[in-house]
Amino acid sequence: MAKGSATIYDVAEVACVSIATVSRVLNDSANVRADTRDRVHAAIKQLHFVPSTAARSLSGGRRGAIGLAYPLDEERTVATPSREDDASVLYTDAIIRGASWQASQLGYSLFACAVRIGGNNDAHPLHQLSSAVDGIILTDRVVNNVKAMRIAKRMHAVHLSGSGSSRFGGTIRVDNSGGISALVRHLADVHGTRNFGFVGGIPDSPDATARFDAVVSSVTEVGGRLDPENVLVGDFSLARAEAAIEERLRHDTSLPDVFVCANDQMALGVVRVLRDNGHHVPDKILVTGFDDIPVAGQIYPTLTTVTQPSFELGVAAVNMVIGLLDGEVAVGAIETLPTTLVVRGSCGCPIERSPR
Amino acid sequence: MAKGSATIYDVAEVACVSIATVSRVLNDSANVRADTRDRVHAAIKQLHFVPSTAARSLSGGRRGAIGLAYPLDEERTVATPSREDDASVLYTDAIIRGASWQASQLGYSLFACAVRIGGNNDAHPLHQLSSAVDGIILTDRVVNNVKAMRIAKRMHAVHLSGSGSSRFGGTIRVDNSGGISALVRHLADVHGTRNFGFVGGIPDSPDATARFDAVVSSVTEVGGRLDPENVLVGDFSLARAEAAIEERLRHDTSLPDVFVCANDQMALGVVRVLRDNGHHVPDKILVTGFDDIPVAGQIYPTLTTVTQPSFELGVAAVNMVIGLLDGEVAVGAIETLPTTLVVRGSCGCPIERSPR
DNA sequence: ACCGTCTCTGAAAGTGCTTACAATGTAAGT
DNA sequence: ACTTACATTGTAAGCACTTTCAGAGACGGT
Repeated sequence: MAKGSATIYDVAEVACVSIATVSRVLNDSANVRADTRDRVHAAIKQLHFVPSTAARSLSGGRRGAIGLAYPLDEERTVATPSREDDASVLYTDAIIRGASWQASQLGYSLFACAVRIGGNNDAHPLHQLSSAVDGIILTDRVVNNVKAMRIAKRMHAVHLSGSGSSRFGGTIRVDNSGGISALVRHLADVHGTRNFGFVGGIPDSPDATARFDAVVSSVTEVGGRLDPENVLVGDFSLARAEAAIEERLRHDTSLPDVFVCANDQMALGVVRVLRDNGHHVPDKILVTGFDDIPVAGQIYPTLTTVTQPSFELGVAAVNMVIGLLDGEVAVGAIETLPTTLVVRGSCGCPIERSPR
Repeated sequence: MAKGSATIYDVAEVACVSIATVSRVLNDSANVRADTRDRVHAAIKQLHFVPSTAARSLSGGRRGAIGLAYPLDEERTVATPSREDDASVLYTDAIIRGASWQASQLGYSLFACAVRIGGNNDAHPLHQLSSAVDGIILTDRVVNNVKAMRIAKRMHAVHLSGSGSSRFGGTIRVDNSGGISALVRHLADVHGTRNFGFVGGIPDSPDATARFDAVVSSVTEVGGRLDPENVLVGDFSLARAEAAIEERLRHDTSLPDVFVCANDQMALGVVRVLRDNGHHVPDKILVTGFDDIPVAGQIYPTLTTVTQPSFELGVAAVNMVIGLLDGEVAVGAIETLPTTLVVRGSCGCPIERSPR
């Protein structure tokens, strides 16, 4: 904050009390006589006083804010922000909105900050953020950052991660496995699918690996098969998924009955490439996604996918951080949020309403 | 930041210098002998020292972070986050990404914070944010907030606003008028449109008013008309736009040749309602949007719209804030970013590629 | 009237950093 | 050799809070 704002001294002077009393009013409000408190409040109002977060946090008090770190998209340049590849962004965005909303409800502010996950030689933003907030939420891939771990050791943190947990802070995960399992069972039971294919995400993403593992075990469970040549490697982006499926099509081996994709974005690409090559979805082959991004219900065919409670993920994360802060949640807590199967057209089910 | 981190005193001790010298190394690096500097750097590395932002900002130094405040969606509840109404969110998100990206390039961190715009009795988040950063970016509707103005008076701020400028800080606007003008001219010249309709946004949004004004003047310019009964009032949301157009359809007066919508989201709703009522777009009537959200190119008919350089808006805003900070940009500066007409199917032009 | 107990309030010591000011060392000029 | 200017480093005073510790009233019990 720039110069000019009133300080606690000004308030103290106007209210004819000491700065200690003002501080008490600002915080606990405990052990301050009612009329004194009123006088202080009046002075605060009169001076438009707002305590300096900097000073407050220096001296150990609460900052009243919680931080949320998400990965910065390094590739995106100013010139060519690829408009189509916004899937993970949308997902992150929903989390941020949920977190902001809940933080606001609870009287906290939520600072969202994008951090580079690659070159972690300094990772300044993470430090900046951490010193401006009381607790921090680390999304998915940020969790694997070395610096992030160092910070998590130092302050209350909750990890938003598809798998694994942390000895530091709390963990909130999404039931990837349950969603995939429901999806695979639906495919097997309703559509008689046996020969499965999979398009995976970035290996360093906990969500990606969790989904892959879930596919493997679910397919086994329903007595289906997942041949190695039908396990494609993507990176959650539409472009890479298209490349991967195109590559796969060059082999003359027969295609699986379905390509389960680790996210919707890749599913979009897979559908397009398959169709462009004469494999109509869902007539010839099925495709499913994960995430239920907004477009999923609006394209043709509408995408069968799994809804992630991304908004709720943000809400839960904020609750957990504050719980940690207040000592109401034990360090090491884990919470799993449910996922829901969303049956639409791309798995071969009839489409009830035409896409816009 | 929690306890346990090394302080400047620790570094000073290890490097056998005074804290003042460490501070100099941390900042200017001016007037410090080379070998001393090296010694300090070594100590810093050894101790994993990271200066406390709180202390640093308390003593008047730079925080190395800039803030971005955007409106918090109050209506969105945990239970029903309406997935379709993400237009303004997407727009804001793109700005945030641009700002984050540029801030990162310039060695700054970008804290994005959602603030309630309604009940501004306290508007805490804005204060929290402002005291954690060196400069602040206020998006569109936040600009009209009383508290925001008070803050803008106190610290470097840049306003992202469709119209108007501020005596405090700088302003970056988007050429709404140019985009609308190009759009209207295209409609008039290529499609012979004369009878225009308009679906507007929230009145308190500078962008909304700027677009409306632009439509009025452009229509006049091309010799068209904009009858009062064809000027509908929306709030940038799909739902309200649908309600508005449904209401309009109840009147038996003939419809205009086109409905120019103040954003894409509303255009989607208008297209749907029109089609559901037998007015096929673009055969019977035309519809255009504004913003070019990702879905715009993927629905049927693909939406003719105007691209806002939202990513660049964020970039420019960060540049301006930092310029303000460094004294390289004069207070009161205004920068206008261009918009681009994106011609697609909903204005009656042939669609080159089938939507996905 | 006196003492012990509370309740409320103030003085003062941090909190980690920046920066003006003072002090030292060093090199150049006479 | 001796001053003088300058480069480098150290000292200490903030910055705006929180919080501990102790002091000052207030109040009932004896």
